Amino acid sequence: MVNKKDDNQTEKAILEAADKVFTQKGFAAARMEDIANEAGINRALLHYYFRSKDKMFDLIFQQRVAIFFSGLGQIMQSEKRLLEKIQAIVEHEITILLAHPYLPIFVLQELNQNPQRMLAIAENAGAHPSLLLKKFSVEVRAEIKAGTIRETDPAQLFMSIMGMTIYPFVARPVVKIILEKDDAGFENVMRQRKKGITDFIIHALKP
Amino acid sequence: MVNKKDDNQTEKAILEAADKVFTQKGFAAARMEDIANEAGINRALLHYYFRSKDKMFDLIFQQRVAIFFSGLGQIMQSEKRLLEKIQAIVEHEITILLAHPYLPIFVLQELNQNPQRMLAIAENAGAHPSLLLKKFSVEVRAEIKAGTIRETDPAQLFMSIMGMTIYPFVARPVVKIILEKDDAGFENVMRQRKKGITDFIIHALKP
DNA sequence: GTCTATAGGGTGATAGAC
DNA sequence: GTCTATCACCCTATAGAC
Repeated sequence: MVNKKDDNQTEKAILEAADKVFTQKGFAAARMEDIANEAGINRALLHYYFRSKDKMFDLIFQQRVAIFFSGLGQIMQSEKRLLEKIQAIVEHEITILLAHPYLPIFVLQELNQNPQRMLAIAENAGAHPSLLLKKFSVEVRAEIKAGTIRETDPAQLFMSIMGMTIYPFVARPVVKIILEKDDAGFENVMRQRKKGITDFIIHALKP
Repeated sequence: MVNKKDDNQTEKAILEAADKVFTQKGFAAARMEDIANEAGINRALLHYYFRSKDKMFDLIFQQRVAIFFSGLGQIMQSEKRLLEKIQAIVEHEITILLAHPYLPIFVLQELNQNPQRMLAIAENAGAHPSLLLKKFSVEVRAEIKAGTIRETDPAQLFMSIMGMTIYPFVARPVVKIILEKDDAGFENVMRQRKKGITDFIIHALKP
């Protein structure tokens, strides 16, 4: 009520700063001072707002995971036909990843170091992650039966889609050097890739 | 000459321990004490052998990157026909990754945080990494011209191969939960995947 | 709410005995 | 070569003034 500054504004600045620092450096390498500097405030204030580094990290991490998985879940459960669904997944993921370059490496690194976190997140989401594949698998098998695509293991297909889409972002520094691109060039290649991947998969599935 | 222990043996134990700890936790989260415990020796001895944490890390990291890229380079430059080359790449990578589960996420994470390291490695390797794709691109274009495969961008194809092959290992904790597998089950799926990916690509490239 | 100062604990590195 | 002890620094977290 009688704050010197709108506290919401400070809190938002901190969250943005924490996001940036944690995402780029990971939990262990991130310093509270980095975050404070990035937010343009004092270290002590971070603790005033979020109590501890751990609590702050958990918050950010949950948010990031949500971005990483949220849209995907919706598309997977949607009523699109298989090939359109695949196209939607690819386009959605690449769009997200272009906007959040460090997102996948950050999430995957922390999950690898702390796999049980994945279970916690799964429970938070309300549904078991294995459901993600259930509907998709049924659809794949239906298309196979109908003869519109060739015999394919749904799980293997799903991994391929994700790998083709996400991996270049995870391996971004390597890709940039091998393809001799700067950031702008890299992003261009990824935009082209939206259509490229979809075509590739459609041909691979053709009976 | 008058050592209490064969120093080679201790050095080896330290390197193995350092490898394990750095690879699992990353540089920032790794503690010298973790490595000492893992090697069954004292912290001070680490410094006696390798002077500093940084030097030790650099050593391990170089080795790991070599494993990650070495065989790949040879296959890429070999005289196999395109489709056999692709098959060889997939099988080689998956074999390596089954033996070194944490390898890709470790290397890619550290490279993301320190992209200039990639340039240093490139120079060390003697050849510019962009050469990796040169021969491959020529071969792809030749096959297209010969009509044996359909119009395809070589760089995009290469990223797809790498993504399909490496990504599941990077996302291992996620994959395990979505597919409801334990470690043994995951590894089985990956072994099947060797053939699965190759088939997938062959069909995708069919004119 | 925001700052300065500082407590309290951990970590990399070195000195020195054996 | 290997150990124990210790230094010097860094980092999270809190106390207390404003």
